[in-house]
Amino acid sequence: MRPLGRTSKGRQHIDNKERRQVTFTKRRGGLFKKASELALLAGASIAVVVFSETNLAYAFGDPSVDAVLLSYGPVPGEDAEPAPVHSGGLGKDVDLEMLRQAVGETRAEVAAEKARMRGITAKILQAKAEGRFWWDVDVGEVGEAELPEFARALKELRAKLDGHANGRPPRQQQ
Amino acid sequence: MRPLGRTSKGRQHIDNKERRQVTFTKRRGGLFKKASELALLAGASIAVVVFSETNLAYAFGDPSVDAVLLSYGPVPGEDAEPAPVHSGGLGKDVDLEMLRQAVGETRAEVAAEKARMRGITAKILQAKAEGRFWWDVDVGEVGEAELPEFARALKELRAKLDGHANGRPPRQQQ
DNA sequence: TTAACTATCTATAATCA
DNA sequence: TTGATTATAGATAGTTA
Repeated sequence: MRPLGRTSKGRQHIDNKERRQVTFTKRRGGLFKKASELALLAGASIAVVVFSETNLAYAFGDPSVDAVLLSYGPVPGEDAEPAPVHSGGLGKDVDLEMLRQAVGETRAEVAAEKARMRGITAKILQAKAEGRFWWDVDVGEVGEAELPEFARALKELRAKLDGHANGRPPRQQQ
Repeated sequence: MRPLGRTSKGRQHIDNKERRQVTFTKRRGGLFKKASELALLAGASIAVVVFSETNLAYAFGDPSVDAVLLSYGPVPGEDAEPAPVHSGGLGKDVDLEMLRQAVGETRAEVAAEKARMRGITAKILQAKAEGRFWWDVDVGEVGEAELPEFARALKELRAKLDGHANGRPPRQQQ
């Protein structure tokens, strides 16, 4: 695979067209296989939709793409009916209302957060330069000063939800 | 690890509830990572929607779930018919018109919700603070796996890097 | 093109802390 | 519980046919 023992710079966009196409085909198959295994092993429903660079669409679904996406449906918390969950699902209305409210309460702080995002973007650029994925940027790197205050509020929100949750045991949502 | 040297019978549904949950969490992360890599390496657009057994929804999208599901048409600037879908695995061929209609019906609701989604950046950082990946943020919690400002900045960043790397114009995102 | 091959790299199931 | 660890199974990039 890598005959030369050169240190990897991390996976990046493949700039060779043919190799990119081959990689796309291989990894698309691998992704679909992973999806099918997840459905089989854990009883999950999955929809995967992939567009190649040339905008050819490929899809995988278990039990079907349509079934999953229709369940995914509209945004929770809107006026519209909550997305119907699969059979036996407990109502999510109360939770979603709480969430919607909490998000609304923090809206005023968003502007400040966006300014902070510029600094974070720089950190991500650094991660990219080092061959890491941008999500590998950890919080410590970002810095406490850049952590929004309402992240704390959301933490409290999570705590609320854990104690609420439709009679479900806490922590079910991890 | 397989302490017993038994030959695998092929992967099957996990009977034990706890281990099934653990497997779900692990493999969901793995699946999303694979999807991320496919997008990065091959320039693909990807939407993944997963429902756990308990019907909790998780989603991954690059550039975003919405962007992929709502924009399965051609790249902006190029006029063409909706892309044909080649189905993989268990999924049957996707009825694109049906899918378009179903998604389109929720488009207005999604747009309205996006205004609230500004705060999702905070949730992402919160997830990081808790040692989770941003995609571990439950869809029900965030309202939608939409990544507004943050993702947009990142995509622009990636486009810049891609353009610098191989000299081609960056692909239009979302 | 598409299909093997296979040396590496990656994901992860079981286990332990 | 979660989090690590780690041995093994699985995925795949470069290559050859």
